[in-house]
Amino acid sequence: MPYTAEHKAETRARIVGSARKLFNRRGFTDVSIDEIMAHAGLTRGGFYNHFATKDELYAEAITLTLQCEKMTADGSEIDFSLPPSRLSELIINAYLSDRHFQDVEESCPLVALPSDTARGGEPVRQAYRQVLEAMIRLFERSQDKRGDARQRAIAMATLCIGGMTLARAVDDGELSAEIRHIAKDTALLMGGWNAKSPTLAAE
Amino acid sequence: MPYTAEHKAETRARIVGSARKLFNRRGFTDVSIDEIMAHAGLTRGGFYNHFATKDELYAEAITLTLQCEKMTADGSEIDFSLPPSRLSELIINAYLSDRHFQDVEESCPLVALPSDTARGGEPVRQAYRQVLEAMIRLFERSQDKRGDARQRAIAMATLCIGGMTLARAVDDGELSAEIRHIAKDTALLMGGWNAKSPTLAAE
DNA sequence: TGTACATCAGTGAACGCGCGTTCACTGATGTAC
DNA sequence: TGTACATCAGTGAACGCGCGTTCACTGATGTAC
Repeated sequence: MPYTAEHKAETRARIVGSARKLFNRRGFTDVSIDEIMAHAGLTRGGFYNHFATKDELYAEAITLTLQCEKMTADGSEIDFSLPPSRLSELIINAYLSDRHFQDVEESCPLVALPSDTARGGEPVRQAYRQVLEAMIRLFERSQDKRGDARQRAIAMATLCIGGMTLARAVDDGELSAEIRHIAKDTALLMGGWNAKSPTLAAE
Repeated sequence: MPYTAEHKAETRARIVGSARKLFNRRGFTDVSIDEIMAHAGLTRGGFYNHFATKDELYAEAITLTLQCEKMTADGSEIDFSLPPSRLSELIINAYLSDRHFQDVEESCPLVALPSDTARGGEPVRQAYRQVLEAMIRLFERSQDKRGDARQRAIAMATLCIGGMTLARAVDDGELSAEIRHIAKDTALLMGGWNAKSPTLAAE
């Protein structure tokens, strides 16, 4: 057998990685197969040795991120062996950080591709759900000693993803920072951590 | 002068209205000018009597919605002369309703086009910000007698838009409904109204 | 009131271009002997 | 260990197609007389 199975798997992974970055920046339909392959250091035709159609790539590009999200707000790696509560607090801070806001290519696809996904086929939306559920479960684990943990976890995820999505869509840097700041404080407060602006709580 | 100025303005408005519906459903780049014009009962070439380029249309399609959002959860018209608190409560319920979830064409563009907007030019993002700011101001007015009203208004808007965005992206109807339900209760609770699940509040 | 005219909203064929996909090929590689 | 071979990952020209935009035109309309 010429070329090892690993060789092919590596090339495939390189294509998906390139696609992920380009999709994050410009969405599914605006990125051509030519561009993806060139970014991966390959040419047009080889794409079809790995995927039957362009659509097949969408779901994989989203799922890939599950293995990639490991950066904190200051750029260091997140330690996933931390206790759930400390871990969730860290992730909320990282998610709504300047770093995540600016680094579109390495962005969480839940933020970069929500409306694209809503218009996509079943596999893409399934992949989106799986990534979202992983996030919710992680937050849920941090809440196990308190009242309805899942409800709070979902609200926290909505604030993280929704806050960053709005921050990215808006043309005003100040408003953008304000939204992220408030989403972060609200999510932290809701999870039982201390936020900078405790006046937020409903009175 | 052949044709009245009103005639031209009406045609233009019809084009923007068609564009808005099609954009809501399929995003900016997937919708062709041919389709927009055909939907408005016109032909290709006439487009350039009204707009210099396709991009010019994006911002207008988003801004148009400011005049269109007037439906409650049960399909009746919202009465904008209601006191701010009652009005905001009504809008939160309408925003996260089944009706708004299903009616993609008439959807709020803040939900239908966030990632498309983030990738768009300055005019689109400005229009997006203006619609968002109108929503925030409306919520803010409902909070005027209580602590930091603007912070709560932004958190409420984030829950409304973020919740609906996630609900639309996910392939599981149950999870989708759960997210909308929780986003709604959290936003209502945060604004000081009664929600169905008061256990949500941070303890 | 009736008519001739100038205007310009709307038409539809045509343009150049880049897309997703196909296909005949090439040449680097692991294996059999 | 050395070589001949079969495999198949990767190449790049070519395809049909639909896009955004242009342009010469047409014909419905408001106005001047």
